[in-house]
Amino acid sequence: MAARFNPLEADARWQKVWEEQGTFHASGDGARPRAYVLEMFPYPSGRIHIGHVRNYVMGDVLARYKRMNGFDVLHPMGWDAFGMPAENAAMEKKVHPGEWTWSNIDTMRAQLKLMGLAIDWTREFATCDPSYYGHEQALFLDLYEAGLVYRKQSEVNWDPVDMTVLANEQVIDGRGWRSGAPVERRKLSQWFLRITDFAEELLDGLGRLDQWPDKVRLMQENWIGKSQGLRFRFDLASVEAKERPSTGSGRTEGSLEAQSVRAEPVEALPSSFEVFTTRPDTIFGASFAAISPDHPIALVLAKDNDALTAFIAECKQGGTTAAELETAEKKGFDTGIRVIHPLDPDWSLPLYVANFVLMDYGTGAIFGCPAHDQRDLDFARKYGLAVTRVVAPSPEEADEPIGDEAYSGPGRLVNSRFLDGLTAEDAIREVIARAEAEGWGEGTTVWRLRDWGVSRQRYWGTPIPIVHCDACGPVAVPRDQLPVVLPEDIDFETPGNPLDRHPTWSKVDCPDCGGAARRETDTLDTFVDSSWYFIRFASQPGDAPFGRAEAERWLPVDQYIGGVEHAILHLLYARFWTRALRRIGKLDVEEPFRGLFTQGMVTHVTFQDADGKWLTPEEAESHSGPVTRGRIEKMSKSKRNTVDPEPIVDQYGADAVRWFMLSDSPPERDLEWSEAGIQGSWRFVQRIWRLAAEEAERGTSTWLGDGEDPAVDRKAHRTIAAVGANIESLAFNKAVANLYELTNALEKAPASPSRSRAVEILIRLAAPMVPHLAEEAWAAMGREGLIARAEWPAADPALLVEEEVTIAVQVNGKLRDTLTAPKGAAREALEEMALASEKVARILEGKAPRKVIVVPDRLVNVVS
RNA sequence: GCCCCCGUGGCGGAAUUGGUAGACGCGCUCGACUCAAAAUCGAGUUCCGCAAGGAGUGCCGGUUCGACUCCGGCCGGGGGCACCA
Repeated sequence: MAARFNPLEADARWQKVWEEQGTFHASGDGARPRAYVLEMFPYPSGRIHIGHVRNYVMGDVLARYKRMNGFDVLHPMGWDAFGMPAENAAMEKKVHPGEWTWSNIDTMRAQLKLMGLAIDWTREFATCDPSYYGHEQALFLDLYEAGLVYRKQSEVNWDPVDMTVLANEQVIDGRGWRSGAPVERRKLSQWFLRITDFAEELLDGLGRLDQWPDKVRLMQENWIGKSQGLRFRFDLASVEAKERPSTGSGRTEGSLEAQSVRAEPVEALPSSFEVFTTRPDTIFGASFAAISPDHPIALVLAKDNDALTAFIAECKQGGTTAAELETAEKKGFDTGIRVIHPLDPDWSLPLYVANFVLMDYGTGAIFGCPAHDQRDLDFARKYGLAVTRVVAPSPEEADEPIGDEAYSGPGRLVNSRFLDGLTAEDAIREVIARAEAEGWGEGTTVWRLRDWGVSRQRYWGTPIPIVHCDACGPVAVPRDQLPVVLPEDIDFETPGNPLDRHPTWSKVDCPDCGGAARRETDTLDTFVDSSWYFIRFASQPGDAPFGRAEAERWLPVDQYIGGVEHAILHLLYARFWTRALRRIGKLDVEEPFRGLFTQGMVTHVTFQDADGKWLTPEEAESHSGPVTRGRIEKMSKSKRNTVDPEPIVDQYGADAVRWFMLSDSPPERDLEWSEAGIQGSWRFVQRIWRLAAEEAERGTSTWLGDGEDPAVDRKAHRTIAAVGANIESLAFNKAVANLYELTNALEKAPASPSRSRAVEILIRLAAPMVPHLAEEAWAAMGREGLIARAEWPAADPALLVEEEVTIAVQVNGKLRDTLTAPKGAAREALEEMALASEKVARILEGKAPRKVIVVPDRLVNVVS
C-alpha cells in the first residue's frame, strides 16, 4: 500500500467509477425516503472560481451524508444561462451570446466535475435552451390566462445618448456606463406579475419556514412591508388663478374606491384626492400635503404650468434605484392649491409636488407632519412651513420645541384637541374610527411590495410569448407555436435590443385575426428562469414544464444553499411562482424550499500597481514597480482577485481543496482564501491516509493489540454523534474540528481492536468531505463496494455518556479552582467539595459565604 | 437614505445558547530525525508578570451570583434596496 495518497491518479479513477455505476442518480422509485439537496445554480460567467467550489462542496457533503443515511438523494446541477454578461461579451468580443454561454458551460461543467461532486448529471439543463424556456413561456401564458400577468407603464433608466434602457448596474454615478450621459427615468409599457396578490400569504408563510435563517425571514418581512394606517381624503380648498371644477360630488358615502384618483390619468382637476398615512395620530401636526410628480393632479396642473412641467422633468433626472431616489435632495413645488384639513374645515394646508413621494407606494400622496417625521421636518425647514409638536414623551415637554431632529419616540398626544392625552396607539385608533364614522377616510393596509416587472429590453433572455395586434391588442402565442425561439442572426453593433432591430423576427400574423402583427420584443427577467428551475430538476418531461405527481414527490427542496445576496429577490420570486402555480392548480406545493442556508463569500487580497491598475496576486509578486496591498474583498473579475480552483486541484487534489473550503470559517460567514490553509488540508488528507494504510497493513481480520481501548471507543462514538449533528446543521467547520480531534486521538492511541474500528469509523465520517481519499482507503482496507454507498456509522448511546465531569469553582463569578466529580453528583456534595477547596478558603478568609450557587455537572459559585 | 448581518489571540475560528473564554486549524518558537532540505514526530504559544497574581471577547453603560452570550447607546466592516446574477 502506498505511503502517500496520490490524488492526481486517484481522483479521476474514482470519478469514473461513480459515473459508470451511476452512483449519484436519483432513482425516485420510492424504495427509500427522499432528500432533495440543491445549491443555487451558477451563471456561466466563464470559469469556476473558488466561491462556486465552496457553495457546491457544502451541498455535496450534505448530499453524500444523506445518501449514506439511506436516502434517495436528488442533487442536480444546471445553468442559469440567460443574462447581461453574455450580451456584453457579444459587444466586446464579437461573439454570439449563445456561443459564449455554451462554451462557458462546457468549461465550468468540466471544472465542477474535477471536484468529484455527487451530482446527478443526467438532469442537467441550461435555461437558455429552448427546451427549457419554451416551457417557461407556457407557464407564463398559464399565469397570463389566470389574470396574474398585466401590462402597465413603468419607469426605466434611460440613456439619452445611446437611446437605450440601462440596467441599474449600468448606471455609474448617475451616468450611462458607455455614453457617460446623465441618466433619466423614462416610462415604458411593461409586463408585470401580480406578486402583490400574494403579499399576505407570502408574509404569512414566512412564519412556517422554521428551517430558514431568521435574518432572511426578517428581510423578506420588511421587504413585503405590511403597514396598517389610514387612507383619507383631502378636499381642495382653492385653485389660484384657475377655475375649480364645479362637480365635486358624484361620490357616495363611504365609497372611497369610487373616489380614488390614484392611478387613473384625469383630464380635469378633481375636487379631492387620497393620502395614506401610518401615523394618523399626528394629523393635527400636519403642515402640508404633498403628491408625487407622477400623481394625476400634478400632471393636470402641469398642462398649463411651465414651471411645474420643468420641476417634474427635473424630478425625472437620475436613475430608478431606491438608493438614488432616497438620497436625492428633497425638493418640492408649491402648487398654490390649498387642501382642507379633514378635521377642521377652516384649516387649510399648502399642496406641494415633492420628489420624495413615490407613486408606487400608498396613494402617491401624503400629508406632512414635520415634528414627527425626519423627512417631513427637513422639507418644512427648507420651505418655511410650521412645525407643531403633537406627541410628547411627558406632559412637561408638551411645548418643547422640535430642533433638527423629529421626535419619533413614544408618548402622549398634545396640541391635538380631542386626542390630547391619548397614547399614540389609542390616537391612531380614535382617528381611524372618526374618519370611518364621518366618511372621509378608512383604516387600511398597504404594502411596500410592488408587482414584479418582468419585461427586459434585451436579447439574451426568454422571449415573452405575446403578439401585439393593432386590432386585437396583446394576444397570447398559441401553445402549439411554442417555443418562441430567439433568432440566431443578430447584431450587437448598435446599443439597444437587437430583437427590436431584427428585420423579420418580430413580424408575424395575429393569431386571432390573422392580420399583420408584431411580436413582443422584450424578454423575461432572468429571475423568472430561476423561479421554477428546481421544479424542472425534479421532473422533466418533454411535452410539459414538469410532471405534477413526480414534482410533488420531490418537492419542496429539503435543503437549499446559496449566497445571502439572494435573500430577498430570488427567494421571494421563487416563493411567489410556486404559490402562483398552486393557485392555478398546476402544482400543489406551498413553499419551494423547506430548509435554506445562506453561505458567505470567499474573499481574497487585492493588489494595485502605482497607477492604480489591479494586479493578480501572482503579478503583484513578480511586479517590478511599487505594489499596494489593498483590502481583502469579495472575489471579482474586475479586481483581479479571483482564484481559479483548477491549478490548485491539480497540485493538491480535489479532497484537499474540498476540506479547506469546509474548514475554519463558519459556512455562513465570509472565508478568506489563503494558500497556507490549503497546505494544512493537504497534510490532513495524508494523515488520514497513513492511519488507514497502517490499519490495512495490520490486517483487520486479525486485529492485533492488547485488547479493547474504552477511551478510543468513547472518542470514536462521540465523534460519530458530533459530526452527524454538525453536518445536519451545516456547521461544517465544527465537523472538521471533530474529525481533527479524532485523528489526533487515534494517532496517539496504541494498536487495538478499538483503534482499528475507530479508524474505519473515521474513514466513513470523512467520506462526505474527502470522498476520493475515502474510496481509496475503503478499497485498501478490503471493504466491499463503494463507500459512497456505505452506511453512516451508528453511535452507541452507552458510549456517549460521561462518567466524570470537571466542575468549575468560582468565587464571586471568578474561576478559582476546578474539581472532578462523578456525573450527576448531588448539589450538597458539590457545595461541600467546593467549600473544601484551599483556594476558596484562602479568598473567603474564614468568613462564611453569603450564598452558594450550584449548577449540577457544571459549576459552583461561592458568593462572599 | 432605508432594511439586515458581523466584530473573540499574530490569523481563521470554538464556547452545549446565561455557567471553566480561546476547542480545532494556520502561523510562529524550541527540540528530535537528516550531510542538508522537505516530509514527519514531540513540546510550547491570549496579553502583562520571574512568580504570586492581574487584565481580557470593537467602545461606553446597564441587568445578573455569573455576560462573548441579554438590554441601551456609540464606533468599525459587510450584504441587499426591485433591470447584476
